[in-house]
Amino acid sequence: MNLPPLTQRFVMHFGEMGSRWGINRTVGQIYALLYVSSKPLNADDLGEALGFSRSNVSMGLKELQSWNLVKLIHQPNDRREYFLAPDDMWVIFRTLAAERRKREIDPTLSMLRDALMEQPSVEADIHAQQRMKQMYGFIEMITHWMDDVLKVDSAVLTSLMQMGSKVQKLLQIKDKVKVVFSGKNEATPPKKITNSIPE
Amino acid sequence: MNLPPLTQRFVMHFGEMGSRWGINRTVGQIYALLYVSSKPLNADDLGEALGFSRSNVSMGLKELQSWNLVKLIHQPNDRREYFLAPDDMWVIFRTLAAERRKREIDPTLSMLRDALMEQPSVEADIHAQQRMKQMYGFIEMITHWMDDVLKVDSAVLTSLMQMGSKVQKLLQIKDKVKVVFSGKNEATPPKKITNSIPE
DNA sequence: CTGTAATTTCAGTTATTATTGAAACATCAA
DNA sequence: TTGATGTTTCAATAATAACTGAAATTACAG
Repeated sequence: MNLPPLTQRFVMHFGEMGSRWGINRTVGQIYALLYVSSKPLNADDLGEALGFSRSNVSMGLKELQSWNLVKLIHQPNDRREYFLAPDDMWVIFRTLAAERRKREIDPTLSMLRDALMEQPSVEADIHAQQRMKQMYGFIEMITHWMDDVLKVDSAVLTSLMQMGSKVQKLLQIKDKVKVVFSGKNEATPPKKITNSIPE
Repeated sequence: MNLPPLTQRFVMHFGEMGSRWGINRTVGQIYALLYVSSKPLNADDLGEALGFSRSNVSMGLKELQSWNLVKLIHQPNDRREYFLAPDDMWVIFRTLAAERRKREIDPTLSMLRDALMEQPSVEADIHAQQRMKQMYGFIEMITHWMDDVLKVDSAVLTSLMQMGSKVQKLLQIKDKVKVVFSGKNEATPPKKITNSIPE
């Protein structure tokens, strides 16, 4: 591997970090390198820069593509495939969240749903089913909320995040507060907004 | 393994799911079983129920303890150690988030901070540093926000989540909205609340 | 078509991680 | 103390996952 110092540290870090995730070193390093690179890279670039075999890079890229984490592009007069990572972290985050949801949350919800349909046959399973019900409700709640958060676009994100802590305070005093409209041509009628703070 | 049907499905699922995480089958299954169990279990119970060797269970429990995911308790007149999973999913979620943050986010932030202090020596590193700066800012924002969300207690959670989607709408119309107090003995003075919606 | 460049697949190998049994260690009642 | 019970450690082994090079496949210019 022959990379400039800062890039190298970054790449190494994500290689190691990968294993704490389900992701392997190769994939972590490839993605890290694509992320910091100022130009699209092809499989040979990656293999050479990181010291991986061509086939290993190919598999890593395939994996990244299955996660929708890289974009494949072509250069004029060049048959090779070049890869690019999105430059907006919020986009990356969203993609990751969506994929993890599909691979981890959805199957779990589906398993839980099935289990909740069954009639428990023994005492232990009655309790277990109760716990599964709680888990199901929790995951549903979190994912729906996450869906909402992920809909937000990059620009709105910052204010939304900064609001985070304050939302709680806002909620705590909600019954002492009346929301009043002073604007003229608001898109959403007042009633709806008032309802958006649940009782 | 000799478990009632629903429990078994649940346990198996988390065993397999575990490997998509960084967690291994043993740990996943142990935790799943503790979660659905109506009473605390000791290492022998777990080993027998799941068909793992005693030492394997011991290691799994050690792992779970290092994640603060289980509580160790003692029964009267019994020297053995019993384990229990919290019954509140929100507590579990918070614990997981806190640990992952410590193990994954913090080291990454620290690596990025270091890299941002350096003077890039080549063109490529100048760009790379720029990207790292963006990543750093993003992670900081997300984690601070997450901190705030995680502070919320279980009871408030539901309303907060339901609000989720609406928060965005609320934000979009924030400059058309005036927050007015109708309560009498509010703990927080009006000014503060108005400030809680950032410009 | 044909030949070449690019990419993917895959069987074999290497490296890593999980699991076990035996032994060491710890705890505590008598 | 001692011995019985419970827990952890650790070296050896088993199981998984990562990685490679060679061969197969694909894409496309001429």
